[in-house]
Amino acid sequence: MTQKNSFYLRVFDVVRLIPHGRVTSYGAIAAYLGARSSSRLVGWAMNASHGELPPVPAHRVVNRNGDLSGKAHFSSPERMKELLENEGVQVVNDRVINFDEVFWDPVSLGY
DNA sequence: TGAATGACTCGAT
DNA sequence: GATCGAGCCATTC
Repeated sequence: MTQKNSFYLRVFDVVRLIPHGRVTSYGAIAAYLGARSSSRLVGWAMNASHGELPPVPAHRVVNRNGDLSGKAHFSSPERMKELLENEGVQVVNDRVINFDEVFWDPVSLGY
């Protein structure tokens, strides 16, 4: 099964770098890894992040539209929204309304 | 080995 | 402005 030694670890690392109360997009992570075209792999990696330690804040990862696309994959769809709101991220209709303000781009920040 | 999948993104209509 | 289709890449069956 997963050889947890590849892309996944890299994705997990970046996601764990997301500051508290911030969110990022799959494309941003993929771009940071130098694989902007592999945005789908980021989502795939998230699928494998379940049960990872330390826990991967996948709830801080949303799609380009700021939509909680992965909420369905959480223990409960509401869990993702709860976690985000708990961190100060305003989520309405499963969407980050202030996405521009809480968006965290590792590439732009020079990570 | 080949084919299928996926929590995405971009471009075109 | 919204909707549809194609591309892309790593992992899995």
